[in-house]
Amino acid sequence: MIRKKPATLSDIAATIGVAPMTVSRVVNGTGYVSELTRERVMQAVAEMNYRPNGVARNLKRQKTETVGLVLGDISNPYSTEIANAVRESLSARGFNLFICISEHSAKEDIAAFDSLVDHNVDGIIVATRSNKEGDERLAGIADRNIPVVVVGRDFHHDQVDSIAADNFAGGFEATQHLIDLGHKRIAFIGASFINRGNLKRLQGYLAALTEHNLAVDERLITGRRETLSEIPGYSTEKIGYEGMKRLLSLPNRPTAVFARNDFTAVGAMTAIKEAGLSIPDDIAVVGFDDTPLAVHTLPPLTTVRQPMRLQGQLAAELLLKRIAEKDTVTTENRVLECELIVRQSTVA
Amino acid sequence: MIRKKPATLSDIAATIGVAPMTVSRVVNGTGYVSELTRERVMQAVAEMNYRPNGVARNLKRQKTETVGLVLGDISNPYSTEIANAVRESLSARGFNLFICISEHSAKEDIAAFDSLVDHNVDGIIVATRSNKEGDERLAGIADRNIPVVVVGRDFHHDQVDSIAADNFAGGFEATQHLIDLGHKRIAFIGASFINRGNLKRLQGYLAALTEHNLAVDERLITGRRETLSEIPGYSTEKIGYEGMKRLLSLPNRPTAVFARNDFTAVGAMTAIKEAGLSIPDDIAVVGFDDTPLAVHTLPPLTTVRQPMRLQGQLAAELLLKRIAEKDTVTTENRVLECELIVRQSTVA
DNA sequence: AGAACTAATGTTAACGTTAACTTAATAGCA
DNA sequence: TGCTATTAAGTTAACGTTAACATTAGTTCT
Repeated sequence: MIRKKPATLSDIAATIGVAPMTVSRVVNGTGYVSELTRERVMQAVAEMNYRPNGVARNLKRQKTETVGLVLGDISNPYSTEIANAVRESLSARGFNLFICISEHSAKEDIAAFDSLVDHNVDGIIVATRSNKEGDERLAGIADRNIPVVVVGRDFHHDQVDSIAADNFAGGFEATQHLIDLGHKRIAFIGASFINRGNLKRLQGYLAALTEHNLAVDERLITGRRETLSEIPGYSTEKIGYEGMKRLLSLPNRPTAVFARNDFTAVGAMTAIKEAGLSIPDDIAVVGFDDTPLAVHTLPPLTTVRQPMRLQGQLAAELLLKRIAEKDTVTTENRVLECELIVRQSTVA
Repeated sequence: MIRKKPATLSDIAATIGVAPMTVSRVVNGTGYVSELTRERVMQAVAEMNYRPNGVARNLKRQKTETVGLVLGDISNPYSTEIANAVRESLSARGFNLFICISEHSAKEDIAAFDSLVDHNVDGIIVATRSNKEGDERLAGIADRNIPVVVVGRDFHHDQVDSIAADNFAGGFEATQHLIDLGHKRIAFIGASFINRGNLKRLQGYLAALTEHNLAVDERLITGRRETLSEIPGYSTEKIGYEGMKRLLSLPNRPTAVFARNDFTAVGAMTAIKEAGLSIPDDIAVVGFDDTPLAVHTLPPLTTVRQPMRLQGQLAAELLLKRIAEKDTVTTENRVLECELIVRQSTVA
């Protein structure tokens, strides 16, 4: 079977003997068209299986009603929830969403940015972990006045709004909770050795220890050599498991652990239970994110809830605002509060 | 700050006094351009922060080097793995990937299809659960000779390739494994009451029971009223938990359960452990998918591995083939084998 | 009756790029 | 010297759509 080209406006116009513009008017429901003509056009459109060529339309209209979302690890509920919230907010306003994945590298970040820009999306939401080259390209895009909003990551540019959870405060609160329960040897699981400063949850943990005059014991901080952005979400369960194993083999093991996210926490819990120890009596566990599975672990997991959907909603709103008001002057940097959810993994 | 329009080819051409075509040649590295001119163009491009307008380019070239992927539930590792595999295969061939989510309805399926078609993607991979209106639209798209490949779902069209795991055989094998272990009362968790015929895993379960002359007990088949496509992946953990609770409260409870996926299985395991029962001694559990977490559950989960990455790779390959050979005659329908992975949740 | 609308359509040009063609100058070679 | 290649540009038209303007006929108002 030979592939025939899709019908165009002109094809429709030619077959029923009107000007392309008339067909355009019918298709878009604009301007004056007589009832008779409208019907004839509609019929031809149906018969010839016509669909407007969006590329041509976009070129002419200079907008696409489409927004791009660049995600790092899509295995993580964090990304998922943000994506869903963004999509909901956008589709309520008639915008489409294209998601690009950039799982591994600055190169892929750049490829994702470029392909979105090349398709003339009206704006871009970025929720990847930051890296130097990627950020440079992103700055270039923002410089060209393409609306950009970043979520859950560092990025400073006078044309770019940012939204993030207060990971520092969340980490602080989680650790403080463990300290309040009387714990003195509190471990951290899931540190990044490459870019530790970027991991606000770890910083919050360190700050809480310091504030309460507890010594920081480096042996109690576990993680991996790789940048964390290289590790898919559910695999961090493995990191939690391995990290906990290492902690359990210490001569003086911790009495509590704060895991960088719920997956890591679940992995740690598995290791603790395997060792025949009890949660929270022998070791208390705190996670982060309050993913849906946190309620279903055994025991249910104490965790820090970050407003994931809200971040997505806000990102979409700010971006749409930026798209609508082409000369926005103000730049918003929102930091959203986290909330400690106490369950039985810390308090029996 | 006023938003200035991005520079165009003509802008560059005008500032250095050459024809737009010359600039195009430099940008694309085609045709003859003198070294001097090339350098002057390159410099202007850099200074004016120029990027080619992909929409215009696509319109002219009549191709976008972009493929669309429509996913249902992106919370599910199944979707995630497929997306990653597709992206890898595509980017190796210089194609970009745009992902659309259609989480809830035929309406969203259609919106996703349309927005991809409107952006003139070169082809579409569909991995959503099928539904009537969505399938009709998809057929219309295939009729217009836009390359389409479907993954893990039913869809028959003489221009559409399909790839799926052999869910029936997988469900059969999982159930058979339990029967071989001597179980007689085997439950199924996660049935769909709306479209039961579509759930091949359940059909495989039923067939295995029948083949071994075991009566099908409807009380042992649990699920929810909603269509399963309405439920995000990690939430199926809750379904597993609730379903198992119900099964445990039966006067004559099952000695084994086959869960429709690993998340559901994990939820069921939680309920079993909460009830103070042992896995596999009191109740054996089998999952499906072999998600990364299956190794980390307590005890590790027996499950049916389906080749997720392979499905994504094949989908990408078949689509690229269809894109390259515009008049492909053959249609491929591949069914990939599943593999039972036996762990300690069925055999101590 | 002429001005001032409304309704229905057509015409032109442009969005930014590039394929296909043309022009012109230089180089190579029998 | 004349003839063919090669190099380095420029010109034209088109991809499919639509904004802006133009035209025509009929309607309404004063």
